Amino acid sequence: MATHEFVEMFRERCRERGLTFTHQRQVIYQAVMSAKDHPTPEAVYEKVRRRIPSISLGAVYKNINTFIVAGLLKEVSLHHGTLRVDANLGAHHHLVRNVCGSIVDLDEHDVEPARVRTKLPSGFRVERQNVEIVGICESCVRKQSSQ
Amino acid sequence: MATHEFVEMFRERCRERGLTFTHQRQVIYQAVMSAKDHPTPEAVYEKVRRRIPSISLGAVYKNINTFIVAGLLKEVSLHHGTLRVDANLGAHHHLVRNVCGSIVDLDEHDVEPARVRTKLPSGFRVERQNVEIVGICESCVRKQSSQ
DNA sequence: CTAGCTGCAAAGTCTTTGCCAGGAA
DNA sequence: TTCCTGGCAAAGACTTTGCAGCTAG
Repeated sequence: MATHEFVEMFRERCRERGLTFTHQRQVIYQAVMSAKDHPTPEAVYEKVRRRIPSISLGAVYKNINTFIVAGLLKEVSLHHGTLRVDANLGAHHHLVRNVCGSIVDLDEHDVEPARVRTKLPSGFRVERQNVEIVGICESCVRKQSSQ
Repeated sequence: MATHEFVEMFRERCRERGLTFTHQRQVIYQAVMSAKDHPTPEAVYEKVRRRIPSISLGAVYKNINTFIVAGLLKEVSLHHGTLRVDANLGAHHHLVRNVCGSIVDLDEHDVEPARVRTKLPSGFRVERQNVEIVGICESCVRKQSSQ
């Protein structure tokens, strides 16, 4: 995509969601979009700094959060804020409640594993797979609808 | 399991791994084992404090880390330390490299989703599923074997 | 007795917040 | 002009570290 096209597309997405278009936002968004991996805010900051040396890390955080709230970006992990400890050493999967944050186990035998139909990067050795079934529990549904 | 049995089992696990058995460790381990969800260090601390009021949060952190290194406990998320941003809004899955931490996308169509064969908690509404294929990449294998 | 652990407090990350000057609409 | 944003610095949350006294083996 040409730079001009990208800028216009971003301008349109900002308009749709009522966000002010700024140069900083455009560069931050492009930095995330062009990353193959899923960068940390620090990595985004380093990338943006090459084009806007005066950018602050705080602005990167603020805008990443703004974009997440606006639905322009997502977080990879639902529970990155704090360590979660697991005493279940066997293979198992997780049922994650995306509102209250509670995580409970699903036994390995209750989940038929996902199958990958594509070729993985050469030399990649699969050790295991984690499946997260993400949703909302009954009591959170009630709380939301009673608001 | 009776308390006495549990203590002996834990004492044995400590012996196997060369860890000193202490009352604090035993209570911390039991607090995690008995939790249905996957508690945060803070939650473990609160639980342990009911039995050992003098326990410090630092001791809880130190021991959780000791247990993880010893293989007695695991972390739920491989990337909880910092936010990871995802610009791919469509359904997709992740290939996670557990040594270097890099995360790349797997297209939704390249993964046949997992299927849950058990009954989920009543009223739980599934929104999506995340599949993480976890392993080690070629360059990390080389680095490890050259050490 | 010795090594290793505990509690305490200080320090270190990662992230958010408050403020004011400056830019977008 | 009016509102919102950006940069800066301080504060806040989560976690680790250093140390002196105490406990397990």
